[in-house]
Amino acid sequence: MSITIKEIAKLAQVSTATVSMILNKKDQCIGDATREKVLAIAAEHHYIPNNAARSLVTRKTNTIGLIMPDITNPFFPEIARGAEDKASESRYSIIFCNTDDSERQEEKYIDILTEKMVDGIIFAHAAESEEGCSGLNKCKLPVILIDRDYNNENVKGRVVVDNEKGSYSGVSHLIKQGYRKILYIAGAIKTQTAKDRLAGYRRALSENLIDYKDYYVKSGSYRREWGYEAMGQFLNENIPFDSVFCGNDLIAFGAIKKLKEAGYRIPEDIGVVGFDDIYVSSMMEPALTTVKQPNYEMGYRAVELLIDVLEKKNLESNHKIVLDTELVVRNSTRLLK
Amino acid sequence: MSITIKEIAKLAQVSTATVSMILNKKDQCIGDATREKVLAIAAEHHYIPNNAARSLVTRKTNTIGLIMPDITNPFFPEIARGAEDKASESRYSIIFCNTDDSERQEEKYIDILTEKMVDGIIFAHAAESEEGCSGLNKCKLPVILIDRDYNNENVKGRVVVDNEKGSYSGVSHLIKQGYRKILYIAGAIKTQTAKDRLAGYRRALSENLIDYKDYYVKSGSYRREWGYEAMGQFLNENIPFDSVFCGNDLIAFGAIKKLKEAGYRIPEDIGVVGFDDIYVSSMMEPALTTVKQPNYEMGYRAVELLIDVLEKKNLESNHKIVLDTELVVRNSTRLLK
DNA sequence: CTGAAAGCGCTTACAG
DNA sequence: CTGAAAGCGCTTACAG
Repeated sequence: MSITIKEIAKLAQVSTATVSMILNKKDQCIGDATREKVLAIAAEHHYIPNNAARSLVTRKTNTIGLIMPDITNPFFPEIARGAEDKASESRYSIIFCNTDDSERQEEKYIDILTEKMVDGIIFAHAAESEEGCSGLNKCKLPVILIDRDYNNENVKGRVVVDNEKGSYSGVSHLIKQGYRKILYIAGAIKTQTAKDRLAGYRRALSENLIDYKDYYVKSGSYRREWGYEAMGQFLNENIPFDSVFCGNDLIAFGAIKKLKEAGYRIPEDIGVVGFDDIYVSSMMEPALTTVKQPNYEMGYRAVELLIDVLEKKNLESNHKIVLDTELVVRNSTRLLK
Repeated sequence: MSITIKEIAKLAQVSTATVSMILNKKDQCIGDATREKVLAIAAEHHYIPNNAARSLVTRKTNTIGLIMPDITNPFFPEIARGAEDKASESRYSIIFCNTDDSERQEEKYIDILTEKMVDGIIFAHAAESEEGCSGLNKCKLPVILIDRDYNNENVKGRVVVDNEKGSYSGVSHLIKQGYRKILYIAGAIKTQTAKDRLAGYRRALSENLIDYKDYYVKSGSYRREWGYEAMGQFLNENIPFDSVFCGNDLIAFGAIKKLKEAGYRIPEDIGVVGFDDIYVSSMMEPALTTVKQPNYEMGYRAVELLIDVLEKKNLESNHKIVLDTELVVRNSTRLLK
């Protein structure tokens, strides 16, 4: 146990109110002599404030909850790091929670974070469904949504990625390189994210006067296995193609695996573009061009926005920050036609 | 704001003490009628306890700090997940902190966690040096060290990996496959981890009557660039070899890159074994056999041990848990000689 | 079996 | 410029 404010007050022969004010820098109106004496005593005894006591009266904990599906999914560490960096800069801490996409877990963590009196929550609701998140509806805390947009009245802000534009830029890149028959292996299809990415794909095609064909598109899940399987289906169906746009990098890895097994070279024979740019992309598949999601920034900006909402007491806020993707072109040895 | 204990007491016409006891299940001696009435009211008003108030008197927050170098380093998410899973099972939360191997950051976070009154700290001090961690010396909180062993009186336990045995098993595997001239590209050399891994390498050699040669071993850092560079040096020096044991997987990736550039096939020509088994190993380099560190388990066991220390008030504890590695053999197509 | 009371360490009007 | 006092919501001896 560290020394308390009361003990400092006794040593300095002042009241606890004075000590409190000095320690909190609300001391415009306090004599220099008093201030110095108090500060000296606090330093000497290595005073550490008791946040529980402070929180009890201020109703602030300087703690933020970060709810996400799974930190071991390589998609999330960057977000977590961005969030923690901004939090730490602003003297907040982050409590992190893994939900494994389970609504029950989400609810449970929202309850726990409420008990812990966190000041707000950064929430990555990554379930495939667009239905309501029941936990969110009950939640009394300010929430910033990340990555996936979602309608809910408790949400005070969102930080998302411009999926339509990202997808557009990836597909346009393929077209500029001379590819024309571009398959699309999507992950989910019902979510807004998936719809936006598909829209970008279509816009790139149409602006380049390429017809959109239904049978060039397959949707499944954001997993490597799906990329592998979907690619296999396309090959079986003998659909002519010269390139593949994938809903995320994992799908791309699966597709590339299948393509390589079938004897294709990447990208000399077949151009492949993924989405997300998870950590392994550059190490694992130097041929994979990727539409990179700014995940670090997403975490960072989300915390920034939350703190803004908290400190301005701007509880009616409903900001939406849309981040741009970046096209990371790797080893595209194919020449322009 | 949720309802308070006082309001429940008023509604139920009992004292707050009674309500508190019932809610905390310290109610062996309380009448069923009273209990049911209180519980019903609490449920009806969706009572959520205020942890700050509780912590103030119990001096417990049910929160644990996790200090590690960097969650975006693929080594750490598994640890973090294991820790969070165990914490969550036992109704604890985890505050996570990234230090970037900086002692200043470590100290800063220890101070913050002390203010936040976490019950204890899981600490991955990953600096290369074996010198003191000044933050740890000042720290008043119980600390469990993970991954790297380290002497300090505030440490109440450690969860580490049997590096000597792991290294021994990896090198033995190479020998069993018929390789005899085994290079060793180490990361750091001064740390205990590095020394243990070297010791395991030597023991495997000696048990198989293979001479240890100084010039077969190079040490640098745990980075891909170092693996690439060291492999280049070995090639330049024209040292005869048939396999490489690497201090970690990243080094192995670098070494493999150089080997492939030099025209070798893995593992047909050259056997390579890494250490750690970071996430990408299996996806990226299917030829890479790895001594896998049980990182998830490390996080899990560390929190388990910490909670044990906390709840048994066993503050004199100095447990050391040594986890075994697991050899993950991938695509070892080389035949036994 | 239950209640009255003290107290955890702090902040915040308010009075002077 | 500073102090006395109330109170945040809870738990814990203690008394009955």
